Amino acid sequence: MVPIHQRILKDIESKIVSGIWPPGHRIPVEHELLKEYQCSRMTVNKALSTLAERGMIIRRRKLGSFVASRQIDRTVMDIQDISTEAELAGHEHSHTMLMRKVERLDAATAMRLGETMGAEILRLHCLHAVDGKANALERRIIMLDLVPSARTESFATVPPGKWLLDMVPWSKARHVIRAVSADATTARLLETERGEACLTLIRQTWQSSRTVTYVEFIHPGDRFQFAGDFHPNESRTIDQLPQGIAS
Amino acid sequence: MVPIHQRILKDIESKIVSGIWPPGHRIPVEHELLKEYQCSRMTVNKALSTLAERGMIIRRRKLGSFVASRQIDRTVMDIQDISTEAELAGHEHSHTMLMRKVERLDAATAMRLGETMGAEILRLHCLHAVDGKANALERRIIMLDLVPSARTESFATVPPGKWLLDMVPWSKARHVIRAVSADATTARLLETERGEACLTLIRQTWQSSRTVTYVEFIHPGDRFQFAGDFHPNESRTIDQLPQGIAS
DNA sequence: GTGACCTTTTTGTCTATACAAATAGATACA
DNA sequence: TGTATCTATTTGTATAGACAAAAAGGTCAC
Repeated sequence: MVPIHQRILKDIESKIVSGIWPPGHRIPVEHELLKEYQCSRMTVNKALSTLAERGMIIRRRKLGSFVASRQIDRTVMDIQDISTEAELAGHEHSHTMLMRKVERLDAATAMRLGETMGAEILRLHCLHAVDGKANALERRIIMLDLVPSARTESFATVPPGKWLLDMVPWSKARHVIRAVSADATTARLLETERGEACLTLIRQTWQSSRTVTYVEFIHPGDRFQFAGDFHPNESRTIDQLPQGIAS
Repeated sequence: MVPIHQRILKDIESKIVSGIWPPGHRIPVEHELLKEYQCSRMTVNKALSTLAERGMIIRRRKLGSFVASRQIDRTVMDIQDISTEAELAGHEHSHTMLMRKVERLDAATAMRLGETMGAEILRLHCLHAVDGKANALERRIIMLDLVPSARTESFATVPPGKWLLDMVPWSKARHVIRAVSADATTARLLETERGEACLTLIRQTWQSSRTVTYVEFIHPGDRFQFAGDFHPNESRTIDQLPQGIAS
């Protein structure tokens, strides 16, 4: 019923998770395992390779396979687009454009983004509300040479984050989370007190070493938090087909 | 030189990353690929399975393989033990125990932790300094029935987080990041102003559905931030053998 | 002792083949 | 028309065997 290689995988995993095999323990070599499980070496190899990819064991030719040190540190945070997140949680989301301006990168900002000064950008300010209550202030820069279609987009119906997700093929991103005190303007927009602790998420998105967009989300600290989990034994699974099936 | 399956993997990956194959695109079936790359189906299959595990494609029997929707959201945050983090960055770390008390779980805390009231716990308060400057206030609860050796540990030399990492076999963890304003006590300990925005990290660690420890780190907002990256095409790799090689 | 070379162990990759499982689409049938 | 059944396609799993590559450890000549 359950494939053999998955059984082997679970078996070994549980020995590691439970502490029977502590970090540094040398696990049986493939030849011993194939005898134990009565299967071919390829099958054992698949199980062990998967464990190695997940970082639970380390394999070395001639030396063998060893239980890796734990690393609680690599936590997966679900940092999503704010509108997507609200929708998923069954909340109502809306946004208001506060500013939309085409300008050129000044020296300081260019330095911060790692881009060249003078490049044409679209600067957006946008207020997000969840269930009618102010939830985030968005300050965004979009590089117009990489996303020229942004020039004519008003972002009135689709929020910038969501819109961009569909425009840029694939990307890498860097996230920074900070705590800052709200200044007067921010406090007014977020309907909170001046000096109130706010959670700021900064996201810079690249496509092959060029910045696509740089954005700051400022959330009132009393209405927002980030959460993430670390599961050593679960690999992420995706089973939803994308909507538009293009040939 | 480079294994074939890795070449196939990189090839397909680059087509996805560059946007040549957009989300929803049906990629050639294994039979076509093995003709293109002049290799066996197993080799093609390995490449495609790896891509599927990484979440870049979705495979369906009879239907074929499709490019998955992007999901910028699953970001890996390096949330480490504070002393480890300081060491790695080449900073000097020290800690001071402020409180160390054995007590029993009250109803409210038990509820919050999902544990039963009255269980024996060790409550720790601890101040962390990096390069001589206050960097975090740690408030921790350790379940004594799961970690009985904590009862006699003073945590004078090794900070609690690091000590626990070596004591508990493997575990899953949940992290929550929030922004809060410093109260008078916190402000005094962290050498900052009352009301100052602080970044709070809450971590709850389990071992097979039992809480091992629950901890809050409160960082001054002006001295701390979390950062994390999303790389679609890199799987995490570990190549460092654990120190103690036990047989 | 030191370096060059060989042997052995263990993992890494690959092939060719086989059958199983899922399932979309076609076909037969009531 | 709707339903049950068959068929073809595609991926999933497994096998047995082969050779390659890394690297520890041994051997031998110098």
